[in-house]
Amino acid sequence: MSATGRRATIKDVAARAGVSRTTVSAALNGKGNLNAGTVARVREVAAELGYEPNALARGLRQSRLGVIALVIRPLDDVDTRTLEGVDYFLRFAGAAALSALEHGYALLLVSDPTRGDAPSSSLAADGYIVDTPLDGDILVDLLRRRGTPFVAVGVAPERTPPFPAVTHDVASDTELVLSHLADCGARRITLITGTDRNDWNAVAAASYRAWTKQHDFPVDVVALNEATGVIGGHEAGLTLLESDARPDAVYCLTAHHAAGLAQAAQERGLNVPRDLQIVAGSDAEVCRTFNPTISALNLHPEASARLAADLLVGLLTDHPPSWPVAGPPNTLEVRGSSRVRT
Amino acid sequence: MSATGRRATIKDVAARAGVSRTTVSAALNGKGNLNAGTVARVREVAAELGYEPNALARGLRQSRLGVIALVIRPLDDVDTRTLEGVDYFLRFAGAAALSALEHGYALLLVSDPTRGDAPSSSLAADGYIVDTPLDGDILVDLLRRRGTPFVAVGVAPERTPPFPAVTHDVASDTELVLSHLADCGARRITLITGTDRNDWNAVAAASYRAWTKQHDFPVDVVALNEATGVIGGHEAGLTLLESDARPDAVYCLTAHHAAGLAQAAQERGLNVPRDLQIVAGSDAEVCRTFNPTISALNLHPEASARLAADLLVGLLTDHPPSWPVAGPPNTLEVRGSSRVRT
DNA sequence: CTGAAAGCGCTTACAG
DNA sequence: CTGAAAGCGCTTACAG
Repeated sequence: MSATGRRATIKDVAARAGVSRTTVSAALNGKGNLNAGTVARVREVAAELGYEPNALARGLRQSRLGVIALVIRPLDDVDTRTLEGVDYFLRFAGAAALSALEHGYALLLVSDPTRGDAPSSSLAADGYIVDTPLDGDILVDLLRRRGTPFVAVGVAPERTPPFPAVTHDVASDTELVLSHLADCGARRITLITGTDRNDWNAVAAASYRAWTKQHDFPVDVVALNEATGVIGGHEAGLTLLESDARPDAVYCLTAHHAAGLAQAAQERGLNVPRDLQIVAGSDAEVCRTFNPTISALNLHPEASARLAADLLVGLLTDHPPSWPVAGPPNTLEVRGSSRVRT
Repeated sequence: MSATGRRATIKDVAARAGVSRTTVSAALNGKGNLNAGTVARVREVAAELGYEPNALARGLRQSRLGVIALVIRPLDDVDTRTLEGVDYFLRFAGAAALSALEHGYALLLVSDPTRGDAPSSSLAADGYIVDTPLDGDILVDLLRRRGTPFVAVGVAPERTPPFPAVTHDVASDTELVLSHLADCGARRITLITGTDRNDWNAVAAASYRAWTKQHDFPVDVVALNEATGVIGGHEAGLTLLESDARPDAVYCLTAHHAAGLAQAAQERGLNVPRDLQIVAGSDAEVCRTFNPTISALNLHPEASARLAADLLVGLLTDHPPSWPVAGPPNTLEVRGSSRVRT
């Protein structure tokens, strides 16, 4: 309640209470064996002055700020920049935030610290969550070099990396989707992956090849930059549907590509799902609102974020838990764009 | 790349480059008139050692961390704790994060710092965004007392407060909804508000009374705790629909209440919208997926968050912009639960 | 053009 | 039971 502009510091409290800064610190943090009367007086004075310990000073001294960070990778996609439909990221972030708060941490949303223009605050956290790291991710390298605790999310279990991670079983996801499409009558399934060099794209492609070989299906893989969004999916779709060996089903890892493809199919006079079945590898608002609605894998971002936050917070304690941690089993939301034959 | 466990500090760089810490600091921050050769050498050594300035030390010294915070008020609602359908909060947070990053800030998601169990990191930010402050909000009091910059969001313009805010014209929103319902044939409109003492609830109720009086409509206001969610809306709906003066339309400020009410109506054999029209005062996933879909006000959380972040960042500069800032004009998403007569 | 010293606001061994 | 001193890693007047 002090009328001065300056914020009260531990020094002010010490002076007013007639004790040393050491005593104030101990009293307020409940450390040591202080005289009960002293403690009470210090607390009273602190309340009077509206004293709040400076989190930065404390953090500097203790090498612990009480903050974990979620790294936001560049969102170059024209579609995603508006955040409309970027379900996965928002849900992941929201759940990570709640989980962090429950553990007594705040969640810092930072840009990739390896970017030249990243503010220094992006390196202020006690630990980091890195979603879907790339092969040879330089951010992962930076964090390891610094000895900063971090948790990667979305790493394939069969490539179990030598760093803490919440894994994502992309191989079984892929089989789940392909089997579903085959059950619905598909015989020529095209896979459209993204171009980022992460396990999601790599393992999905590998699993697709294995599955198609085993089931004697033709192989057709298209890699399409994630950032092209709906427009990219639309263009790629037009090309794909003109080809002689037109597929009767497409598995698009990216939701926006799937929506663009569905649009292209309809423009070409094809009925979805009768002439072309479509499944997206991640869910988004656009999949739920498109006509017809688009089947998609539910990656359960909330569950995955909680596991990541819990693991990271655990790594910051004296008794670090073991890893990797298996992510939630993903489920297929069957919608109008693919239907089981009856 | 140092193999030691310790992170390189400015001292290490100074020693290795054979200059003082002062010089390293100036060289790395491009300050003063240093010899170009010195600067180059210092930068080289810094890169060699993988030196990254400690954000906390810098922040402590400069009283500026490069972080703005978004306060997360307690989410007591059973429904919202799962984050399913809490569109508003997630979209707001996502857009605020992107906007902050564009301005060179990171966004910290913190629990209410006035809560006893809030970690001290919740007070580490340079500025705060407080969404929908309560009347006599103690968090607002705390921030003002500390002299910490903050921006409130969702304050009625007619109550323009003596603090920076992005306002929300609840009065015209209310009229928009009531007129829409009247246009659709409603003659007895009940208003269901929340119980939080914020401008949203207060102004909506006041505007409703004014509008109904002016149009000679009966008045029926129910206040229902926001935290009761869909279940609370369902219970309140059952009671409301049993009454002699059953309404033919309900304006529910909370999306979850609206969904619960719609459910109750259908259980009672009422057709929505024929027997009972419903509009929600905020949009959420549940409004878009319910059968029938539920009309709702789109509060444009992304736009509102951007305005708030921009204003807050502006307040942290030497040339603070003026305020209050008018929030985005809200729009009504007309869906199945209310339809204009043809 | 460069450096020594002070200080941001805390906590933590260590004395007494 | 309490305090003086050192130090976390920076930046910033101020000398030289």
